[in-house]
Amino acid sequence: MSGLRARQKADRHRRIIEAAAELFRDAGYEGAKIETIAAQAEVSVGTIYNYYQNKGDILGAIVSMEVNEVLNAGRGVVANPPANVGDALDTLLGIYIEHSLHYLSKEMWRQAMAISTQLPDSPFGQAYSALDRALIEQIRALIARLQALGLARRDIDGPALGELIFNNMNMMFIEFVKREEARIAELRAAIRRQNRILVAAIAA
Amino acid sequence: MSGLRARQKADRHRRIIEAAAELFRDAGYEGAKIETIAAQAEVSVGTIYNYYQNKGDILGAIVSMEVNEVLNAGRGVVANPPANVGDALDTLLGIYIEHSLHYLSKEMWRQAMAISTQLPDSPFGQAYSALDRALIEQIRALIARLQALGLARRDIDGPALGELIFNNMNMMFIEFVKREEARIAELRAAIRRQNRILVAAIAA
DNA sequence: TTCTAAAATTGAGTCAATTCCGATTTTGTG
DNA sequence: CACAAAATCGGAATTGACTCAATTTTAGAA
Repeated sequence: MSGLRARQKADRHRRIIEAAAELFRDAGYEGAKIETIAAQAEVSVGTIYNYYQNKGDILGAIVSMEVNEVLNAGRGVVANPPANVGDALDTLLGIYIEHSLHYLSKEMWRQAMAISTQLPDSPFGQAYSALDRALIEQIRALIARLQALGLARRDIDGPALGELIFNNMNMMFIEFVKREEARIAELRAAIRRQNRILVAAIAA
Repeated sequence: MSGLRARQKADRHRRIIEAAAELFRDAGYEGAKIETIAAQAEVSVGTIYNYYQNKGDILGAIVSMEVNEVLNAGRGVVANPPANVGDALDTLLGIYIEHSLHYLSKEMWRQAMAISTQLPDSPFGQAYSALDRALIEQIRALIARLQALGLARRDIDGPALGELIFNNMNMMFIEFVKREEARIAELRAAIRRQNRILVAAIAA
């Protein structure tokens, strides 16, 4: 049960995702009709629904790939962080933010975020929550690393701090994707300014 | 132009909101069909769309009322804050959180948040952003007040801190409404724990 | 009171996601 | 090669939000 059939399955998954990603970008999420995605992926509408529960899950698959890339990129920073708390945070969060619009338009992010809060129990909703948790864990890992290196105070509540930093960044990012004219540089500057308060409190 | 016609208009608005609020609660947002809302409000479907651009805006009107009440309740705390930073924050944020489920179910919050990120330029999207900003301003006002009273350090970046605190609370609240089984007491405890880091850094 | 233009209401029709399902094709296996 | 299981196909049916041309109601002037 894992020869040709599995390969074709993977292939159809890929074709659907690629077609959808292109159409979401060009026509927007709402503008991309399932029928069009099916045609471009050379499968039938029914097949798409055989692979994904609903339109949102297709977007979800695309978003997941993106976030996983970001998580990967972040590993390097955690392993080898810059030698002070402020730069370390800025570098890690910078990676998250700079990568964010590589494959996904702001509109796609808006839709993805909306769906994940609208249907937290759908496959995508759960996956999205898991990704958020993974990002929080990575920030926490960075903090732990900085503490271990003697760059951050040891008596700070690391887990709480990690979540706090993530939550703030995430909310700033949400506002960022809501305003089409917002610029990445300004987003990063605003977050840096906020984190400065924390950095002052925790730098060893 | 402000006699019968205006009265009827206000009356229809009220009837639509009341019908929608009841149905949203009973049947959920998706479960409440526009047709049913129209029937219960004794107007036609077309009329509803004459009053609100889309289904989300109806929910938006209900949410706005709720948040405005919360803002009002918060004014008292800002005017007369508890005598230390930690309690002051806990009291204000506590008001926000405790009020939050008075009229709105978690599901309604999820939908409202989803819509506000999905359609940031719709009437409701804009209104929701304005409400968020108002909440941020209120937290900032509290911080300024604490600084004026000599309870918080004056050299802290108040505006950035206010936004940071709001963003963290808001994201925690989003996660809270995403999990039906999450309890308010736990939410407040988690936020208190996070804010403790900040409190330690800014208390005079 | 009567008449007219503007404002509002109406509800049948449109559109797209999603579901259904029988017919057909493809794949794994003895 | 043949058969059973698994998947695909495609198109019809359903559903519910939203639109729009026709109709009704209201304000205010004569």
